[in-house]
Amino acid sequence: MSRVTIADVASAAGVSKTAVSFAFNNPDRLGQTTLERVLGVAHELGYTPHPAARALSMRRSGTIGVLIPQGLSTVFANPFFSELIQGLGEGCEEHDLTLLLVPPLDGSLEGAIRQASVDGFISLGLTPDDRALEVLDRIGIPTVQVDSVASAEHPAVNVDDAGGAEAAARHLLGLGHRRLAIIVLPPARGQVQSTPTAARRLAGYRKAIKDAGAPEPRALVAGISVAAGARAFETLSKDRQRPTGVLAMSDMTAIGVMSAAHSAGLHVPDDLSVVGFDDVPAAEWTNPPLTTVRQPIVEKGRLAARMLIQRMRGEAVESPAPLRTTLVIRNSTSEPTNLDLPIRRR
Amino acid sequence: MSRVTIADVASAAGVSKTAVSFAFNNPDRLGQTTLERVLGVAHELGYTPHPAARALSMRRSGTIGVLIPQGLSTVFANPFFSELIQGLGEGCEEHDLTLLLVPPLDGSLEGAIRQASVDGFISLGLTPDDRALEVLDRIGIPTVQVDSVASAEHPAVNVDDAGGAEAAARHLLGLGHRRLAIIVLPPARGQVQSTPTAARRLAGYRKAIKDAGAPEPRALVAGISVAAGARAFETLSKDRQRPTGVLAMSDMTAIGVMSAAHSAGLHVPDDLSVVGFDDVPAAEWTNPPLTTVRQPIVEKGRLAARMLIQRMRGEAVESPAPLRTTLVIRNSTSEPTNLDLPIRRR
DNA sequence: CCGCTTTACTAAATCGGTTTAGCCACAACG
DNA sequence: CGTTGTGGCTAAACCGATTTAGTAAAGCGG
Repeated sequence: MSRVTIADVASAAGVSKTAVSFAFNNPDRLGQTTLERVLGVAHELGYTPHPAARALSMRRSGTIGVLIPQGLSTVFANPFFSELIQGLGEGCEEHDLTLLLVPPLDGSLEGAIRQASVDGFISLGLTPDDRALEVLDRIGIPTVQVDSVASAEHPAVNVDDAGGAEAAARHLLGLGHRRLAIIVLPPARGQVQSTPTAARRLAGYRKAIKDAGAPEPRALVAGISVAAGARAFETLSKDRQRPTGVLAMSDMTAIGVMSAAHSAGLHVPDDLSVVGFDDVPAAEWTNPPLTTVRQPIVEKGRLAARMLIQRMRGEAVESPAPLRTTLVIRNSTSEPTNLDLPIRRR
Repeated sequence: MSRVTIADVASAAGVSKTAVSFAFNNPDRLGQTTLERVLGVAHELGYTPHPAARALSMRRSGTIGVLIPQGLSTVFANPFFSELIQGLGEGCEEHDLTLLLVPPLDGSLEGAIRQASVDGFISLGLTPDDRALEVLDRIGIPTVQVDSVASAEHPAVNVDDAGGAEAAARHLLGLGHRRLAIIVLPPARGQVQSTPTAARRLAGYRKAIKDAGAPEPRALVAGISVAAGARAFETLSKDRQRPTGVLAMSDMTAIGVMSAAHSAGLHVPDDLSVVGFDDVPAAEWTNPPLTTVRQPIVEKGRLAARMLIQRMRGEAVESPAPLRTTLVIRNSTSEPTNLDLPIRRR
């Protein structure tokens, strides 16, 4: 009771394998009667071409891989990623491509890349010297990067991280804040170096702060999760001089900060202003609604997918200009007050 | 400059293809010196086995497919799905499997199933008579269902939808609500019949309402999104007698209801109680925090993945008992007040 | 009726691996 | 010395499709 192959259909219909293949992929090359007979027999037997055999023979698998920087459970805890997948999905579905999620295989993406039977890759947040990139072009699979550094061989789609970050910091400074803390995105698996995205955002924050002549901000690294954001708040609140404003590089982290601040008896934004980054949908419903930097995540994904598809067709593609980011002011930021309010547990 | 194949490595190292294959998959069968030479040459040439060829030959691709009921952009707008993927991912990563997302191909899952080169499928929310199931066992790919109806051939992992729904309704009734509205999940692609999940939850709500002797609830179908929830509220608010409590089958929809209610000048929970379903992470941070029915989504995914992996090994698996659901009471529900308050726009 | 083009189909090569069966040289054993 | 292993390697079959090159028959103009 094994699988029905093309040979089974061929012999059942009294024709060659070629004829069966033609019936599906090149029907014009068969006569009316034969075509119908073959198709009939195939249907009756429940024949389905073996995808791997097809992929081997046609040199295309009809799927594109998404190189994700960490385990699925880490990455999908951030709605940012869901939105990106939505965009990638839109691009793919236009061309009947499926999406393969490729997380690192015991810590290494290179191994995982080899395993994957795909026609192209979307990579996320890779530093330019990541060894995964070498493997990719050694194998010769077209790749489009997201949130990385564009290069001739590896086009990338990015957003204006620096500009967004600068606007966020300027907003806080403009409200009168001087003691700021920055919560930095963690570096990628096994790396020390921060991701290109984190570096650009940090530069943006710093520029605004320097321009305003405000004191050097406290910067600390925290994971992208509500829990990590809460821990970051705990650390900050132990400082001699608690910051009055927090610039978080991720909405999830910002939400964690707000939640921990709330538990500590602080009021956001009166006692602490918080601004996030990404503008995930949830940012709109939090209490208070989160001031954050919007980036067009879905569009970013869609664009990346389309670029990759072009590349897979052999067409050249150029990295587009960084997509616009905009500051969305909601209610988690205000003028600093109660500057020296001690933290009271309630 | 095409791909390096096993034959290239073989001739460069002066051995047979078999030897090269052994070097990677069966190193014991080669002598020390040969082994090292082959491995060395392979590395030098940057050899990587072709995944499709490997899959064809070994009859396994190392990936499992997730049969998703709608387009990626629809499905991933619901955090429920992200969480499920987290669970599936945990199960997969334990065995170095990757995850292929398989959305319907122009409306039909059957076509998409054939395309996919996978060793097993996880299906979501299929009705027992869905034609996709026929295709699946005709091809003979092991499948585990999620949120469906278990059968001998197609084991399923489910949660206690009815119990959770009943608890939700009882909660509202216990607070004194009598005029309830139910927001039902939409049926799957192209179907009229509601999904098994929706049917079970509806039954649970109805049972509680009937037991309490409360009047027949208003039931209306709405998509799983904040926007759809908001539209549902608009519809409800046009009724002669606005409901005092809303039972939504999805947190996203519930959030939409709350948000629209807020815009209409109603206070949740004083003017309208809302209870959701799923307990996605965002439910905790909404304003007010959402009362909802928690189901162990990540665990559900993890369990489904593990069951599938067992099945792929040829072991028999039984459908487990439905996973427990628990009512999580937060602040979106209270005793009904202001019963006849007109809706004022503000 | 001849030569030439179409039409309808097939045999065999190909994609790039894994695996089975077996060969050969050498050592151990009786 | 003959037999029997055994370690180390290879030739060839196989996985299941697509595709190239080609053949036989039919059609057709002259």
